[in-house]
Amino acid sequence: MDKVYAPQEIERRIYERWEGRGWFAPQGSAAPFCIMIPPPNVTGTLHMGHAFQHTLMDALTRYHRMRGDATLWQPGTDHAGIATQMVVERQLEAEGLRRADLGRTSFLERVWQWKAQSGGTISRQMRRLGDSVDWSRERFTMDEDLSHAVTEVFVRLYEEGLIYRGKRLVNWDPVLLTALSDLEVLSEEEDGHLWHLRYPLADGNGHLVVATTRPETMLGDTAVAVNPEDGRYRHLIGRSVRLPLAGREIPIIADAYVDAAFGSGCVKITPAHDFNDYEIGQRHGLEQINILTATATLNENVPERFRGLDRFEARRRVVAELESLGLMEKIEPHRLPVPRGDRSGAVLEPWLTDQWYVKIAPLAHPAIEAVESGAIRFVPESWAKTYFEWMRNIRDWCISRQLWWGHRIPAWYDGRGNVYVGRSEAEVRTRHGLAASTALRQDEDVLDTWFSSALWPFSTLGWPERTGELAKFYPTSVLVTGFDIIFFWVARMIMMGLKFADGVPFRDVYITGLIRDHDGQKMSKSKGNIIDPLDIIDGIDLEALVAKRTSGLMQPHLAPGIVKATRREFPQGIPAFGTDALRFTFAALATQSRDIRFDLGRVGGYRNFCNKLWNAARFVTMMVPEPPGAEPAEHSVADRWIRARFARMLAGVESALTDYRFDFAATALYEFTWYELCDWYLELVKPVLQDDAASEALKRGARRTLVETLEALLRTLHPFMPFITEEIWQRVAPLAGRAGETVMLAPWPGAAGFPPDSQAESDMGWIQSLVLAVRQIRGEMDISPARRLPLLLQNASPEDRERLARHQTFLERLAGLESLRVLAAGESAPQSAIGLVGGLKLLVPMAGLIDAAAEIERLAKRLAKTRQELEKTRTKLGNESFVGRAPAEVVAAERARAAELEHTIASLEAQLERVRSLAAG
RNA sequence: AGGCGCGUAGCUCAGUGGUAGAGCACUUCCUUGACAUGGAAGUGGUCGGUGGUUCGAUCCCACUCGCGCCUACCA
Repeated sequence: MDKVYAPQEIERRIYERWEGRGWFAPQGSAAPFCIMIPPPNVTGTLHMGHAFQHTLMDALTRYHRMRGDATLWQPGTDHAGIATQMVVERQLEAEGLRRADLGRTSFLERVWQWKAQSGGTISRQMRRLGDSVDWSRERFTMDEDLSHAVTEVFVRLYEEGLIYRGKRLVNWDPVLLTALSDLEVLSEEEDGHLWHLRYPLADGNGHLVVATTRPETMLGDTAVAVNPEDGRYRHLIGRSVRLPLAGREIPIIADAYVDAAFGSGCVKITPAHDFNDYEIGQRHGLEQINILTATATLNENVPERFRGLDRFEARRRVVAELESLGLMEKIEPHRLPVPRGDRSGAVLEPWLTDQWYVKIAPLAHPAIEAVESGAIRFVPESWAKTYFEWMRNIRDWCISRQLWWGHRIPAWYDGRGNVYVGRSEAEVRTRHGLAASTALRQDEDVLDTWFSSALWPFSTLGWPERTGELAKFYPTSVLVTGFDIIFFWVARMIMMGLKFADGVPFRDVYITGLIRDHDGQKMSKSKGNIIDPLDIIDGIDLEALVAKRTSGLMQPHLAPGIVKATRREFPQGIPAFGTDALRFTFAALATQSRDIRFDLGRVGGYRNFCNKLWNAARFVTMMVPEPPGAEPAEHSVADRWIRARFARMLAGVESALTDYRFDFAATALYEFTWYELCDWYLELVKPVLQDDAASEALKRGARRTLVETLEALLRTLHPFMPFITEEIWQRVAPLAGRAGETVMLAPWPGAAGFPPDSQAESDMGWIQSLVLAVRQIRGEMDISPARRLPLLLQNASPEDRERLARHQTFLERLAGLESLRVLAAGESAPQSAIGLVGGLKLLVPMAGLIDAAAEIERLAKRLAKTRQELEKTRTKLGNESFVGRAPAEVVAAERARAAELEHTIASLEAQLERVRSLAAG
């Protein structure tokens, strides 16, 4: 084996073998375990958040596969209606074409072409991450069978009256020319103005003042509202004002919605262009006057001179005219939330159009109950609150989009305005007895992408067919995703699953934190702080990284800042860390926190961990070049100890995984591997294997323990670090007598061979204490590790003597001793540095080694520390309430502690005195 | 406005009603036959603040300060 672990060489080769052998597909008839991948957007690439979630999903998948479950991790992508259409339209634009020039059919061909060409990016990334998904079952939301499921669900919901078509206000994107759902609206505060307009009373007796942030909409006003309790205006209710510019007479109405304390207390009502006004309009039977076209220019319902103007130009003209008429009371600066489309960034308009909606309340109720009853469990559970909060205030879902790319709405219209919904035009004709001569036209619109995503857990398994996969894997075991799509996706899957697949789509919802950059900022293209997970795996130089971050920016003016920040944060670019180091980092970072700052330093630490493991294996294969053989073996205390420690670690990893505490699992593995196996056990086998006097049986015991423990450790690490464990396992498994072609299909380790052994653990604890005490003296006295030390033991108990007899070799080797001897009772000790292990005193003679002054300083420091601790303990024991009320065992422990501290202090004091007197003499 | 979360070592974060932990960084020593992507020893924290419950609070409760996120119709 090479001296340094080199991930680049092995990862691709290993993955190709796994995939080529078909090992990712579910096997056997055992208990099913299934995870549905949250389908990434087919236009996109995997970002750090994906890599994070994929690591956790893969760890769970590999863990369950090794436990023998029939394990399916289902991959796929969604068609991302708007995003994909935008990408292809931009491509056309470069050719000087628009989508209308091609027509619907050719345009869709172009989209499929584009998908064939660039849709592979994500799957390439997934392969590099080691994702053990069943590629043979990869799905795309626009696949024929998934589309079939979409149609089926639409038709059934329609037939039940849970889908309806209606003309109402929607969030309209005047750039993309489509409706959006509430969730696709991003509202942020921006600077604007509050214009106070004077509306003259129709009878000529003065005016009212209304305040508005969007003065151009006044052309569509159909009322002015006041609060019914507002004494200032009560006498005006029922009268009317003359709407300036438009010249219409509109009523003054009373509605409790109006806040008398805000502005003038009068509100202009524009039912066709404001969601609140729409509702007020409904309540009062007001006319709805739509003044905008689809592109947000003014239409024929406004006075001639305003027609055709863009909305913002219209605003300037309206304001100017009102000012010149003396109808502008005042203009104030004002911050207000401005709704923008999440894709286009355009300011959205509430606009009256015909759209399709899902009536959501009847679906929401059972979905709420599923979480309340525990049929679905959120982890961490506090996310259930967020879910409830949204579900209880949910509104009908606008599912139609004015796009070409997506699932076309299965509705047909005849010439008389009748609408027919069905699985196909043929079905519609048959069911409604429509003659072939009756012309039918299919609805032009497509469905929201999330509509098909909501069906993902069962559409990918073949629904509506009652397939074997559906029966076996539904409901799935766990959904792993980020909190940002609880509403978009999680809630909708629950609703649809309960409605159509006879039950919840998953048992657990594990909500991961959000990966942020080193400064806690959300990673985004526009901020220029994204990192491609593959660049951590393969490394990237600074210039390439800068180029990557600044190319294709929506706002090119941000580039200089991005360049600067990137050069500051990654002056050397990013080194190659390999997949396993990145994955282990993600696991270690997977705490219950909802924000996770990504720290490259951590990846470096775990890259080192990979190297540590690699070198441990290198050592093992050097020590055990061939199988140790089945002849009788004897196990040393170290052998028994490491086996017992392995069992504890294994149990810790298992319970951590049950609780989705990947951070605990990672810590348990890390600490066992580094601090127990490498720091202690590998050192402990050296004196055995390198000692000619040691028995063959003892050596065989050590060799077996080495290979068996390492082999089992590799299996335990495999879900987190699949590549390095496979590479090493191929060499080590035969030595440990374990057959099998791959670690990924090897059984998860069990207790056999790793029995608990508290005797070995306490003996090892004693050995470690002695070694540490000597090392402490060595370290604090700056004695070279190369220098062998003589060690004398004083005040040894019978147990100490007994242990010493059994473990002397270990002590000599690990503490770097030249000699080790127990002082006889009454035998005087030479001038020494002292270490204490319980009552046992460790003496390192100072002659020629240790400066008395240094030892005095060391002892004094230790004494001060111990006295401080004793002081605290005494205070506690001096408190009558503590002694009287605390549990007896707590008090007893405190007393024992005090006694031990006192003893330590006495020893230290005596020693200090001795060294001092000698130094003086 | 409502909801949720966070504040622990220089940095990034675990954690527990009973002696505060890790990684990185830092200091000193060491190239000893697995590993310098290493080994050994060490420095470093009034656990945001105040009050309460308790024998005992970093942990539970109340208030408070600071920060963040999500929902929402104040024109």
